[in-house]
Amino acid sequence: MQYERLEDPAFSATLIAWQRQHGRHTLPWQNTRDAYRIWLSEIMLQQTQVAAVLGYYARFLERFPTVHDLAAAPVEDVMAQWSGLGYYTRARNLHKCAQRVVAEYGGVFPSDPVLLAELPGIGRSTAAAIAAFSSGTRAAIMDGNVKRVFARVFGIDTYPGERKTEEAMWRRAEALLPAADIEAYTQGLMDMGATLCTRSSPDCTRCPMQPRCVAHATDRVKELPVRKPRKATPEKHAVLLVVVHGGQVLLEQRPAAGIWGGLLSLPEVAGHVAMTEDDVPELDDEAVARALLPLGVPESRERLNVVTHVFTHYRLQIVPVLATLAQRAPLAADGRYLWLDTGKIADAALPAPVKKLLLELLGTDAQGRMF
DNA sequence: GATACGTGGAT
DNA sequence: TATCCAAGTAT
Repeated sequence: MQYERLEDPAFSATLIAWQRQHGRHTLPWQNTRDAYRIWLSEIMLQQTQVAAVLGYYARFLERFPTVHDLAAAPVEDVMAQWSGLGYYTRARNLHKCAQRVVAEYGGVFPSDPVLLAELPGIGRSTAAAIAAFSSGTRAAIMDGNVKRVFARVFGIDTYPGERKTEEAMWRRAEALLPAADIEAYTQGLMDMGATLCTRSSPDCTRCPMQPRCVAHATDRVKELPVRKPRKATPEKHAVLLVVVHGGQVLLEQRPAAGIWGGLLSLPEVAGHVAMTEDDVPELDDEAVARALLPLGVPESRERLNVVTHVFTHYRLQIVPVLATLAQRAPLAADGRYLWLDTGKIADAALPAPVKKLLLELLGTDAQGRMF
């Protein structure tokens, strides 16, 4: 193991000065020490860009102004507010975390990052960010921005996903922490990565780190950080039932584990989806009939156009089947199913592609007319 | 350590 | 159109 000199006071001093003059200062979760608001923003921003979060953040705070409001709310309401933002485990952990902060800390978030990291949904980096912004605690973050900036400035040309590389980056992040002004420093790392040292076409001419940047000096800015080796994304298929009756649509609660965990969705026809020679999903009429049987007396059914939804790790082909009922059967007692007024689709805890499909199919405007 | 987990924007 | 990946965490 080679001994490296990781400390470098000029790095933080440069970054802090740049942040004060050129960084972001008016984001809705800035200019406060309210740990609840900071925590909420940090969870929403995990693997999610600022622009996608802004609207959700405002609506969420309006619905749940304090950690007590959030802790006391039904988890279904939390999921509905989160609908469309993705990574839904975050929403369930957010709710659990609020309940623990109320129960264990009287509604006051701890300032110690070690304690914060013991709470659900808060890892080492998020704990450090919350502690830094809410109480000025000296702690290091390690997100995509930091990894990209470090990889370029220090010329780290091994994949950041490797344990050794990540550990080295954490050591560097700890060593570079300033003695004071941790808020401006932490925000500066994020701002640099988000506005200057971006993935593609970084603005090196305005970068305060340019004189010290190894990637720039060696003309490797485009090569760093080293890309994740990615495999071809597999394809999956699902037949989803759009069962309508009397101005309502039938929804099914998804299990907590797996994709869209804890959300409402359309009932799925169990079993493998066969493919035609042209790679088009084929409908198994018998399986559809079997799935509809316990739901009521069928009136009509119609196969709708395939909807393709792309996830990070696979591609999902949805075959929607619109079915009308002449009469609906009583719902199973386990509470897994529910009938939703078609006018309430927009506010329901649905996955993005399902909500989009239903709004296009059954959505109504303010006058109650069908689109 | 590898994998699962969403969605939308950029290229 | 296809691919990458963004304020990561949990298992």
